[in-house]
Amino acid sequence: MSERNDRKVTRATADLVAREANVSRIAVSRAFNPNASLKPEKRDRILKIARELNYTPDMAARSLVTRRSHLVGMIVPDVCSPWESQEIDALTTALQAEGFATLLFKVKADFSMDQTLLTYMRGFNPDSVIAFTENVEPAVLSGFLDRAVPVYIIYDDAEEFAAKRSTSLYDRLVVRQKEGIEQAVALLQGYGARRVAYLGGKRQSLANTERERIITQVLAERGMAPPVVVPGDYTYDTAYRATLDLFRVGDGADAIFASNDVAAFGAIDALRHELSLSVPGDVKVVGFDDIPQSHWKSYNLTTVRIDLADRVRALVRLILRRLKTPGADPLVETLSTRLVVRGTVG
Amino acid sequence: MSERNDRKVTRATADLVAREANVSRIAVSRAFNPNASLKPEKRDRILKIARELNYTPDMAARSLVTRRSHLVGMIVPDVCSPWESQEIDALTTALQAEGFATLLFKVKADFSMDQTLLTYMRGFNPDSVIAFTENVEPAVLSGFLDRAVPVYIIYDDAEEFAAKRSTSLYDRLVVRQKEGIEQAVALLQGYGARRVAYLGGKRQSLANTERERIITQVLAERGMAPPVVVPGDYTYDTAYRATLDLFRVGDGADAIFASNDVAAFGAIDALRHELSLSVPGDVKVVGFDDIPQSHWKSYNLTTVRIDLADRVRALVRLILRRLKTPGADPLVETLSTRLVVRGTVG
DNA sequence: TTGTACGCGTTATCAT
DNA sequence: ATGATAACGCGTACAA
Repeated sequence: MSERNDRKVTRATADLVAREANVSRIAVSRAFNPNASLKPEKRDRILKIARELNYTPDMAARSLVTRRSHLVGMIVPDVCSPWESQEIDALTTALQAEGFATLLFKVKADFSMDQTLLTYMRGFNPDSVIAFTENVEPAVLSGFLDRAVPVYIIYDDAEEFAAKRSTSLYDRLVVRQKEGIEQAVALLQGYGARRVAYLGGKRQSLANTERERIITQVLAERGMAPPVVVPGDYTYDTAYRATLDLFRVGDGADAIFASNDVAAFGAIDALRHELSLSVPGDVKVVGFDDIPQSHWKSYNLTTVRIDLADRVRALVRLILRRLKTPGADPLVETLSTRLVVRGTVG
Repeated sequence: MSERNDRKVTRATADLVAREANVSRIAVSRAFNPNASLKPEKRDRILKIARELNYTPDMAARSLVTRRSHLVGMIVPDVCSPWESQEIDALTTALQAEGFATLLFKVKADFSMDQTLLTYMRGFNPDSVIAFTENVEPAVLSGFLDRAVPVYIIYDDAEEFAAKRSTSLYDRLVVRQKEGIEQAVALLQGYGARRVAYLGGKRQSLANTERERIITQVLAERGMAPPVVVPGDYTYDTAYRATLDLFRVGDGADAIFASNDVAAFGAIDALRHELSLSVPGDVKVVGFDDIPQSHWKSYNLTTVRIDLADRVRALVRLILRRLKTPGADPLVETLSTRLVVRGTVG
């Protein structure tokens, strides 16, 4: 009964390898744990036989006793948005190299992070969780995910924000957007822009509200009028229509600061292909993120760059550190931004 | 000792819930299994207390006994390519609705699907595996993944192909590319194209070789010259450079059939912004996939569409069926393609 | 409907 | 360096 079962393919277990190699089951376990002490020659023999039998330790069984699932949960609203897909790609690569697998969860696009999902997710016991959606209360998330390390990506004014959301107890990544925004506004001003519009992203997005706040602040500091704020949602289509509205119903603008690159593309296409305006001749456009598409010749977008590699490195650093020393004090990683000048301003 | 441990947060277990609700641990288990028989009122009380205690059944422990991990592995070379990120998004959404979580694994871009990854992956015991990389031998994959259901996406001439790769033992999805390609070639011919170039994708990609083969075949059937084949790799930058080569070093073409939409964008930008040729005036361009970017006004690409929703539905169907009836005969799902006419031909 | 006993595959503990 | 034993948290057969 326990010797043979009728499943088509019977998965090799440590016991099978042990029997085949004439060692104890424990020795097999140790062979797969580099730290365990085992006579090298014995380990080699075991690993060889394991390979022949196509044996791999079962992570589920292992996690049951080690309390480490080697799973990292990622919560995303849209896998197919260029920025996020890039980030998922880079994170998955980096984590895979460290022995962690990516567990992907999708939340509804309206950012309603329902408890259902978190409960569901918790069943998998991820060692860590990366939340891209910035509108989750730390308390909610950490309450649900015992073993997990919530990592929050917040923007500027980190300390003030942390205090407000009582998030200072958690590891977090701070993106200093102001630097890049200042450079962008300076460039726009230098080329004579007077009436700047801000093409917003999703209302609930923290990145968006912070971008709007900082742009307003920087414009004021430079003696310029406050931005005309046009609502959007980070998508091409919405940006396209919003730009048409701005110029047909509204009073237009001589510069558009978009909340991300994709929205900038929508604005550019509306200006050029429907409003017959020239970019940057009639209207200057600046984006945010610097996704690969931004250097495509049809757009050649001037944009505020967030360095993806740096960002991913910082995140992985936070995760690994928290995993190694669970009791350590919360750590803050900081990331700066800078303007990448291409052809849509000037 | 087993009553209290010193971990900061102690995960609620079925035992704890049972104690709190004054029921047996088994009752808790049953409360979470809809099929199990349990007095409704009792179940409700248990579920309520479970919610209060923030309890979720541990999937790892559960999978150990049920032999179902509720994990679906996805193997991708590039998360950030538009088509794949779309597909990952849709699949994750669909699978999540069915109670499965997506486990993401990245393979090297050169398609070298190394056994290391598969071994690593097998440790997680995914219930099913979707391989986007089309160059994995079924035998290799199935040998490594006992519990998994390899799903292969192959193109046209399914039976011939199946026989050649001895893949007929597995579930598979067949994409009939010929229909869309025929429509595209007819359109090109109708608008006077005579010299058609095929801008290739990754050499190892099965989709690519099949596309080239079918285009050649269709051109012949319509009495047109064979295509000028230009090597590429599905990326914008390579397509851009390849197009420059084609017109500066080579003899040019009056129509370019790109292996995917992104490559088509690269070709269009090279033609318009560097070679000062008009699209579609001087050169007509057709893509493949119909990603969201294809309707962006700057490109407005005529392209062969593969319906993503249909494709994902078919894949999920295959997976769920195989999970429910492991012994069932291999099933073939078929998908057709059609031309979406926009502004780059004619 | 409910409870008992056991096993899933692995590692930790404590021996030797 | 190695081996025996006891967990880890859960589902299932079986009995009640």
